[in-house]
Amino acid sequence: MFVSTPRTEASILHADLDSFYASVEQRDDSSLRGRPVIVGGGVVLAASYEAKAFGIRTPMNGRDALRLCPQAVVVHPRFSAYSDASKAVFEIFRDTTPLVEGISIDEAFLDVGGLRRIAGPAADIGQRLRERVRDEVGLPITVGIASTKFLAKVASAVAKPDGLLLVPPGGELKFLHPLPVERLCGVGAVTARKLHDHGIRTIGEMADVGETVLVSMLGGGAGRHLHDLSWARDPRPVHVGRRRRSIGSQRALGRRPKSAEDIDAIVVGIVERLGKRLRAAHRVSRTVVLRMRFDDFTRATRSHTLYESTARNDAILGVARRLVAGATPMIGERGLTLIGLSLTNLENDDAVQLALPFDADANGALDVTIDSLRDRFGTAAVTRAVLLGRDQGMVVPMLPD
DNA sequence: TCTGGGGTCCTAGGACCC
DNA sequence: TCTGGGGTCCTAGGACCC
Repeated sequence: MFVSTPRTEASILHADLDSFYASVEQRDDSSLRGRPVIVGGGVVLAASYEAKAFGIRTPMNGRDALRLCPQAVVVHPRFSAYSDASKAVFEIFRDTTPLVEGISIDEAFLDVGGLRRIAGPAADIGQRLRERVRDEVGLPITVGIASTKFLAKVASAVAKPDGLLLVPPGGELKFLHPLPVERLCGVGAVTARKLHDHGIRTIGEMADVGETVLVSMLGGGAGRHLHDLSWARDPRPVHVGRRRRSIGSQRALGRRPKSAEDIDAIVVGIVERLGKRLRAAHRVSRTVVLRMRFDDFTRATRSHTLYESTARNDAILGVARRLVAGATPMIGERGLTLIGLSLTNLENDDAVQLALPFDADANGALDVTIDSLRDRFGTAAVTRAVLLGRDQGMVVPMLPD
């Protein structure tokens, strides 16, 4: 018999690898263990806990980091090693429960509700998970456990490093309200400053001011969301099988002025990289976004949406070049320091739908035929065509499936 | 001391449709 | 000729996350 889990049970785990990149480096090079390690070069991508003790944080400038801790060891990132370690850890996650929602390369939510009979209480499951990641992959990981996703995430942040913390059902507000507002997911520098300006520093104070005041300060969406979180209300379930919604790549250019040829060469390189990733993922994109950052750190985007989804480099490059050309006056005025492309409106490449405009002549004959579609896309590619009458809204199948 | 490279989600206005 | 509510899509910007 299936018994649904009561919502009051603490059955959501947030598992978060500690200083992930730096921990992989310390795992693979014993001479780095116990020492302050910085992964990155110009910018700190990750810092070991020994380095964090000196105040080093991501994404701090590398020179500043070394000023704080001159004896730190700087290691170049090895992204393939991190990707392999992540896959091994996620296998342990999925061996623990099928309900795994990956958040990033180093963290995930796990729903272990319903596993109590076969696997014991959530705290035991979390402890065994930590031991397995330590023994089988060689990495420290922190687990937060609570009745909701965001509380589990707050719990893991509080328990770091290499810890486990369970927020007992009924004890949510006692745990949450003394914490600073910055602990809430969704409160960054801008929102924190607005809250501070109103004398709000703890989550409890945020809860007390009420939804109306938060909405007036932060806008409808953010205000209501954060008010709910401050009262430990978070109905979002653990979501398995989320798909990526965009693929992007960008390059920082430094402050030296770039010629139009330099910029074009960089755009060509980015398009090649993105096209490869898109095709490897069997996705096609319909919208190309040009991202720019300028000397004064302002940003701008320009985008264009195609009629047909594509994974072809030449189609993407054509759009990208037009977007760059349109932005050239802005680039000239403000000095470009970063350029990137993002591909969104992604679809599977095996289920592309095309909308083609067509006309009928005086006799009612269409200027598009099945043969013309098959000539254009290949016989195997065209599996179904429908005729959409613009006014009638009628749908007439022209080809059987 | 000017700050990487990936992402997510939300808001808001305008065009356009019924 | 002007008016209305409701919807979708596109574009641009912004906040935030790891």
